[in-house]
Amino acid sequence: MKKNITIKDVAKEASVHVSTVSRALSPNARASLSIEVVERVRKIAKDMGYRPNRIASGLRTNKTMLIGIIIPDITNSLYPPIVRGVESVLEPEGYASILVDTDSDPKREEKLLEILLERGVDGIIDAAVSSHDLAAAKIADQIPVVTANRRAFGSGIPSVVNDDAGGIKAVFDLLVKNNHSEIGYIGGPRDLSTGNARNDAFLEASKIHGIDAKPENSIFAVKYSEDEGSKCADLLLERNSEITAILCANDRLAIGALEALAERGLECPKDISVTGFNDIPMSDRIPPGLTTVRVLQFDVGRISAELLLKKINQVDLAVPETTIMPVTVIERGSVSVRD
Amino acid sequence: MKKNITIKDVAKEASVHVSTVSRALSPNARASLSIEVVERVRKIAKDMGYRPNRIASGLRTNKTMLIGIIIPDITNSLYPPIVRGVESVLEPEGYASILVDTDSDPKREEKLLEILLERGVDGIIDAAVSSHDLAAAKIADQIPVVTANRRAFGSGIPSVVNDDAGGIKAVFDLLVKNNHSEIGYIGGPRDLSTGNARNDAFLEASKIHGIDAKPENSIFAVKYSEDEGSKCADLLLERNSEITAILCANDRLAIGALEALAERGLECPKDISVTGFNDIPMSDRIPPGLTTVRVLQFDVGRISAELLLKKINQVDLAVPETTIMPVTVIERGSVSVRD
DNA sequence: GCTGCATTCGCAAACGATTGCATTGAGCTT
DNA sequence: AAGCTCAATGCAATCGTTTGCGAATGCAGC
Repeated sequence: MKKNITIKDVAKEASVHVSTVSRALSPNARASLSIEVVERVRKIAKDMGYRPNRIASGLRTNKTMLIGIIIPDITNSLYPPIVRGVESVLEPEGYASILVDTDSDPKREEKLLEILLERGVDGIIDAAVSSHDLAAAKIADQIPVVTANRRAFGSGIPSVVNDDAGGIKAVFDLLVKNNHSEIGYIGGPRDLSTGNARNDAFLEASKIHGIDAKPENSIFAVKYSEDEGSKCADLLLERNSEITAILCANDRLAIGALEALAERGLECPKDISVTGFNDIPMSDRIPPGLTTVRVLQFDVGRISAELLLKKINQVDLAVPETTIMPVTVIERGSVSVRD
Repeated sequence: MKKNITIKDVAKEASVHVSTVSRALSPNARASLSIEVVERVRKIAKDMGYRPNRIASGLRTNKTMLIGIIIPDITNSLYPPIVRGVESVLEPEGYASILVDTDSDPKREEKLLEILLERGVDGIIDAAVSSHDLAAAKIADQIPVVTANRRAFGSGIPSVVNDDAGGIKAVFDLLVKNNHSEIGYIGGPRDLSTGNARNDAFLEASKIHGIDAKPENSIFAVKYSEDEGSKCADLLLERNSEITAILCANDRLAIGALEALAERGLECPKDISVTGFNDIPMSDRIPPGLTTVRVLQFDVGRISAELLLKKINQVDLAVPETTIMPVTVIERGSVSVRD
């Protein structure tokens, strides 16, 4: 493994000072050097296979051109698109990203934030915040932070989220339009802003449609998983067998609910309609095709990154505290019209 | 945004030299310092909220404690488990990882390798190599590299892969056991080691069972996608309508094939059986349940990382050039017994 | 009481790049 | 021709840590 070529080697070869090489290699070289020197140095550097050392540069400039991305779990198909969206704006700007998973453990999130700081990231995209996240709030006055997909209430951290409320209301509307009135609800975790927002929206939608949101028709999952969805659906049906539709705060809950229905010998959508949220991959291929709310995760990532860049480049620039991305209802087979 | 506390600040506070602080904070401090000083300095550092600057440390030691992970696309559910496997061994050792996506573009892979080198990663896990990857081979004699899931033939780069051949043979056996003899094959891309290995294995399995592997019964996808799977399945059935089973080199191809069958009014498994490879998430939930080969992607990542660590710590240590992970056939509904 | 050795710590030079300031020399003004 | 400006380049400090080397101290052995 051979030694790397440094700016010093190039300087010697070109018979100029290292500072001249440094300037010649910087993008705005012509501001201070003669065109001949710039071109000569650049050619020599290239021929020698010079590769800038970002570490050294980062130490001096206090900019690592690294950003941290914090997500709950990359194996959850909800997050990879966010990551790609972030990369789509950051990579062209010369940034690379350190990706870490919290496994939805606040303690881990705190530790990982610390690790990212040690590594001198220039900013952080946090898609794993809890609804009242102290750790993230504390970090946010040390370096630029933007939350994606979720928000941390009261933290002042800019967030880019989906229109959770709008999505829930839209599927609720759809169910009502199809003559459902006894609607069960499987809500999301209360310590997540998505859970919060969707749960509130369900209540509000009920009110708007003049439907009494009976307490026994709502149940809240402790996490977004298929298992939880099954359990909650079972409970819901035990409490009230008149339910004709189950509105779920998330696709995974919905898929679990679908499973629970099948085990009870109930058919979807003939006996009971089901809706989800997110439109995760394969939700179209799982019979009878999940009616759900499509979110623009790639764009959530993209816009988070754009905001972060702005904050990095101008620390005291005011950026929108909340950016809400539009959602669309995707109608598939899991909702039937009730007669 | 307040200034960071450095080793120098701690030194002043503790009235010792910076080198003493540095030593006191290193894990094997007691080798050179008195226990009293070590403890005093550590306490002061902690109280002051000292956070080591990994950048500076990296510059001096020429170790960034960063590793690069290269994958084709994080939104492809095959790769996140690899990433988690890698992290599971690297994070406890103090490493963080830079994740990049090639989008299966060799040019991008080459560029990304370069970027990782600039950033001084201590090693690279490459899960995006092509079967004859020149760029990766070139990088591999500059820093430690291990390929995961795929291999780069003739490169000498250690690889951790699944038992592609064994998996294909096992599903072939299963089909034969169920009395299938007219077996169609949708192969993987030839520029990928997985495609290569699986395609060869199909031929060999045919031979073993004394089945004539008719050329018209095999077709090779140019990439692993549902669309390709559909197209290939259509072609296969047009060429030979006697086919009773389609063995696919990958789950996504299989899912595409399933779709093509449905469009032709053919039922799986009643009319035609289908098998996949990888056991991706949801492959159990897509009717009729995909019979496939389960691979241990998490462990592929884990072992790749372990190998990489060994190479990083002892550059001239001999490590196995090829590590093959076991696979298991998962029988679900997509294969029927032929009578 | 002197030598020798070990322990504990400080000194200062790195690592590779960036950047404010000093220096040089050429061209221009008066 | 002296003085000036300005462009082009060199000089050296700096970022925060690590580490080889040497200095100082204490203690045991003779």
